[in-house]
Amino acid sequence: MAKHQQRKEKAGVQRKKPGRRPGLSRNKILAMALGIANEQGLDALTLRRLANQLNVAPMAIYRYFGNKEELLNEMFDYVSSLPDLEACSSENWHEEVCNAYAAVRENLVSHPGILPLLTQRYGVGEMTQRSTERVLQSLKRSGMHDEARARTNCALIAYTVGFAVLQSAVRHQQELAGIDSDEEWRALGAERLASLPAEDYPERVKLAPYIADIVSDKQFRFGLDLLLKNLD
Amino acid sequence: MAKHQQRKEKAGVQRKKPGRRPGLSRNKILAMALGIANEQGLDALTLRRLANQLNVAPMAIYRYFGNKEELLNEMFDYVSSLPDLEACSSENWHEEVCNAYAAVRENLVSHPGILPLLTQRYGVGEMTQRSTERVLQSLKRSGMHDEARARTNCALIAYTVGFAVLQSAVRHQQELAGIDSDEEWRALGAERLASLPAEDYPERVKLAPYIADIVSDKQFRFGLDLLLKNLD
DNA sequence: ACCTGAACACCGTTCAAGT
DNA sequence: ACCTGAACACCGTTCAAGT
Repeated sequence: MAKHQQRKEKAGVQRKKPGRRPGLSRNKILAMALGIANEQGLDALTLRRLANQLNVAPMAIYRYFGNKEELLNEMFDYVSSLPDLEACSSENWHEEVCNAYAAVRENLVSHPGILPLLTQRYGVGEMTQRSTERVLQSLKRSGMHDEARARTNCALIAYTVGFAVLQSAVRHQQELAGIDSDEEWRALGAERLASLPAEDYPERVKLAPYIADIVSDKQFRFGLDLLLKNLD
Repeated sequence: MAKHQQRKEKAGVQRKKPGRRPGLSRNKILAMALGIANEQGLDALTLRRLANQLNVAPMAIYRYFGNKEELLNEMFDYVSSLPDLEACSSENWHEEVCNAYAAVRENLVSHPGILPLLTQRYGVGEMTQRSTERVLQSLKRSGMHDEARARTNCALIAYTVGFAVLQSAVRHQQELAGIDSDEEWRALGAERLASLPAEDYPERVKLAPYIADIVSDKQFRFGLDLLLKNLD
């Protein structure tokens, strides 16, 4: 015994069978995969790199996931299940719906790695199953008729997904440019817009500061309010 | 001469210098790359496969694009420049804006291959430069004040992008399921929703047919109208 | 100027072993 | 049951040649 005693232990919790090496698990693999995808992008998520980070041979992963596709599906479903819409309650239904989609958006942008998966996977998982049910019930309090309620919610989903995609893209460009501060980035964008030829782009020049604010919290809320305004 | 005479000629147009082999060109590569990405998905777009389809060695492509990233950027910019917003004019500004975003959406969903690129690239290209200017001018006719006009347009962009992403995902799932007809797919979705446990998902069960209509033209227009309704 | 071919370090995945 | 190692067909890209 005491073979690999030097290996640093991450707090001596959770060993199922004493005396045995911790080994792998679906959760450990999933967590590491999400970490790589979110920090270095989905393209950087490689079974070989993943295995390397887990101190394991590449093939070990196949004991837990049939193939990479299955791992990606699991990642997508897991992230989709994260937003806690119970915590979004409010006496005001309008506020409750806004809170819910704010939570969904925050969840998406804080997991940029899985965003590309959105173009191929449609969430029967959780985000549009349990959550949608909850939001539809919030919307019921608005007194809207059935079809309008359902369609308004679908529009909210599209808007939120699109906003997250744009936000993720902007952030990526911002990182490429090496700019840390969001305000600085916004100011640069506004400047660039304002210095366009005014005869070709009069509107973009005039509205530069607002257009440059495209992925702020304020802008997100503005869109949500538009989609819900006709019910007030 | 007459070396490869058997090679089928695609109508004898466009040879620049007679007697010389057509050779490659940025446009030829771009067109083939877009074809592969849209028909088989972005993951299937491989420099080696692309070169193979062009009857050329993989390295030939590097004479025209510095690397794959540059090719992808070019593809993105090209597709972004496609929608013809001039053709969307209408005496009614509301109709004009709807036409414009309908064109943008149609363009996106008919180029599903470049959708994943949206999560990393932010269109300074054309879609949100020349087009945005035009739409902002249409919105000016609504009499809205500056900030509201700019923010409404940003919301329209997010909505349209998100809708295209959802539509592409749904189509992908539909293809996986091997179902050709959109109506059949919608009916299946509605059935699946309606057969959920009514005590857990009362709203989803009741609103099943509308929820299943999430990526139709009608639903898209519904969302556009919501975003523009407060101006009527 | 335009294209090729061999080579390198990577990738997902199969198969046959190890303990 | 759980993990490894070698091998295969692929990938993007570099470098040195060919015409």
